Amino acid sequence: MTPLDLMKLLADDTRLTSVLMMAAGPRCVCDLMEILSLSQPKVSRHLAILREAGLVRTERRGQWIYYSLAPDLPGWVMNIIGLLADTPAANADRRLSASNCCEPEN
Amino acid sequence: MTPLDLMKLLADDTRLTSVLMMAAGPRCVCDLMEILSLSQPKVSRHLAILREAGLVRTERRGQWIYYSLAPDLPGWVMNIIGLLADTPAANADRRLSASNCCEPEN
DNA sequence: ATTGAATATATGAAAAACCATATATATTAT
DNA sequence: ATAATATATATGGTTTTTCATATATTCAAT
Repeated sequence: MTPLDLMKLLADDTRLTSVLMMAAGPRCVCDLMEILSLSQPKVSRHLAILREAGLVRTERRGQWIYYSLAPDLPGWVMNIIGLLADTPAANADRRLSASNCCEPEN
Repeated sequence: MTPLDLMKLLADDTRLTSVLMMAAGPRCVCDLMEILSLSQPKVSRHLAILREAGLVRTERRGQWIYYSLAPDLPGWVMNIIGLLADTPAANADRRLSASNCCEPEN
């Protein structure tokens, strides 16, 4: 993963917001759909891009598929995600502090 | 400047590499053209995007126009640029350690 | 000082490439 | 069968690139 790759992945609101939400824990597609008010195929498509790039990983639990940040990301990637999540704009974004609907059993 | 804005600005090789070069000091357009092996209008276009977004500023010195990072950028922006510049991929990029052609007087 | 040529940079407009979205359909689990 | 998610295709829209041209500055000659 190069800096350019990461920038491209995060240069879209759906992907960026999803990643920042995942920084606080796993999310299922239905979480993201509802909180971001987006259609299911739209969310799914962007998650697929993140997954194919290795930035997130999926885990199936029953009928739900949970997305979370990949566990083996380089330090600088995690640091950048952390900085972005700490931004004034990110803190003001209601979507990022919403609770999930699918209640992941942590 | 929101996180999304910054990601979009840096999601292009010409812009990202130019910004990382500027992190080491001011550069003129001719520096960037030569080191990146890009056409003049292409470089100029991308620099204009960075300038209009307030990420970089220009300063004329004789016939050259020097571009550098804006002096009043938010901390998180500078931190992200710093992290990106410290990346293995960035360190391996020859272009980022090239010397300038326009010999800016320090 | 003024003219003219050369260099550095910017910009308008058209063409090409790319990305995001919607709709429809498929897959997987219960 | 139903709910959750994925994928395929087509389409529309934005972004990037290129070309041609314009503006500003320097330098040399007059």
